[in-house]
Amino acid sequence: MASILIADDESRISGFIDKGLRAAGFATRVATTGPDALHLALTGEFDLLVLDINLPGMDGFEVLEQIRGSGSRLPVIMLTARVELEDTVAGLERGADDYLGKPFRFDELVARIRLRMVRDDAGSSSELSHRDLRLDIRTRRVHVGERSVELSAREFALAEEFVRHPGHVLSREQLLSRVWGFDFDPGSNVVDVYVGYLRQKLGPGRIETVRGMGYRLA
Amino acid sequence: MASILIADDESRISGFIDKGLRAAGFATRVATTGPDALHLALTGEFDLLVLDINLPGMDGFEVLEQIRGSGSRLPVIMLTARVELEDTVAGLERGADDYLGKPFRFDELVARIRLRMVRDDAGSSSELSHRDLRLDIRTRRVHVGERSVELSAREFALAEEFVRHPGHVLSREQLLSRVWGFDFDPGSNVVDVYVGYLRQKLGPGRIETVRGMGYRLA
DNA sequence: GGCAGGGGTGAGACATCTCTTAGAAAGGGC
DNA sequence: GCCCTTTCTAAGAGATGTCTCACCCCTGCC
Repeated sequence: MASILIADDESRISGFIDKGLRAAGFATRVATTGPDALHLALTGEFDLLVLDINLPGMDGFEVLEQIRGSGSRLPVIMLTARVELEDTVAGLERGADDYLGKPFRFDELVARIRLRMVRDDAGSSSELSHRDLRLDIRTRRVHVGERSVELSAREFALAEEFVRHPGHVLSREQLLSRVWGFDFDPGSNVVDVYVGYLRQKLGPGRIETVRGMGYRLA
Repeated sequence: MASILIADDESRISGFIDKGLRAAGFATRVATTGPDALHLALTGEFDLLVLDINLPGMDGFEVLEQIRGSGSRLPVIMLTARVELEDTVAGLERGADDYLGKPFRFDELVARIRLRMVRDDAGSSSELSHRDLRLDIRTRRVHVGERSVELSAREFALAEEFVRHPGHVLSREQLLSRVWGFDFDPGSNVVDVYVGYLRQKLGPGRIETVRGMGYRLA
């Protein structure tokens, strides 16, 4: 599982991000001062840093600069107030990988995090696979053996969730919160429906039902 | 080891590039004025020049012109503000091999440097291509198979973005920020419209829509 | 056999996304 | 100044994706 470090002073924001990212299946940790953020970033424990500019002790720019100065290529997404576009430019010039203006939409942040992680794993490839099932995160192409399959956005996200946890039993609630979002109606049977769609498109025998528990990638 | 000359006046930027490139395994040297840059470029010690337009004493265009005038084929990557597409064109016409709009992502710069160095072993060309689609960065000429196609500046920039990431799904937001600039109205549908223009000019079946995600070069 | 609790699936309402088109605004060339 | 090109916005039609609902099936138990 991917670990994300959140550096933000305002607990209102960091708390919100923290909760959301956990719900989206990431491991998280919050730093509330510049020096803390820097120190944690350099431990090498994290896969990505979400960095606000306003931090006590040392501002985001400085943190970023020191991180890059130490030779680390840790992916960094900066948060900047929409007004301060120049800040953004400055941040990017100093080696941030992306930025997001506040206020931002949460799914936007998640999308960018995913994008960034794919990017950076991906000296190798952006492909997830299990048996003869292959998903390419970057191109959004899906193959079953030699056969190429078209999946909608939702179907792809669900398939991805399965392939990322091969063999694990994933409950409806888990899938619902990770693929559909944490605030989705818990009484819905969308998961069942979409598992059905996937079985149709990927072929039978791939996604097993575990009665009373959930589903599992065979 | 490859030696890279960085010509930039703002120490904030040149320092950043310098540090980053060293970390990426290049030998570097920084010039802060136009005449310095020209002089160093002509020593023959360097394998590539990263050249900003704003330089005291002599601007980037002039430096480039003099380098080419002296017969040197030193690969040059220009840094230009992305907004000013004309700068870009001007730079390329005067013999730059590639350009990068500011602000830029650092890994993008490294990628282009690598590309350029490989290219130049193989007889220099400033051509990007994918299948039977060819873009010449320097002359801004576009060919589809044998057919020559006229693209406007914006269309070219968009096409370029696709060809630089063949097969990848590029979201509207990515395209908007990379081709149109950071502060562009996120609610706009320009990307859609321009993809339409490109499809018209390049022929159908080349740019695929990935519903809910973005577009992809087939 | 009958029942209860899951689970599967087709139909259709609804929302969203995408494409096209027309035209206004801005800028360059003559 | 006038014309042409480029760029961008806006609006509407059409396509596709998403989700709910209702109903059927299966399994295990009595």
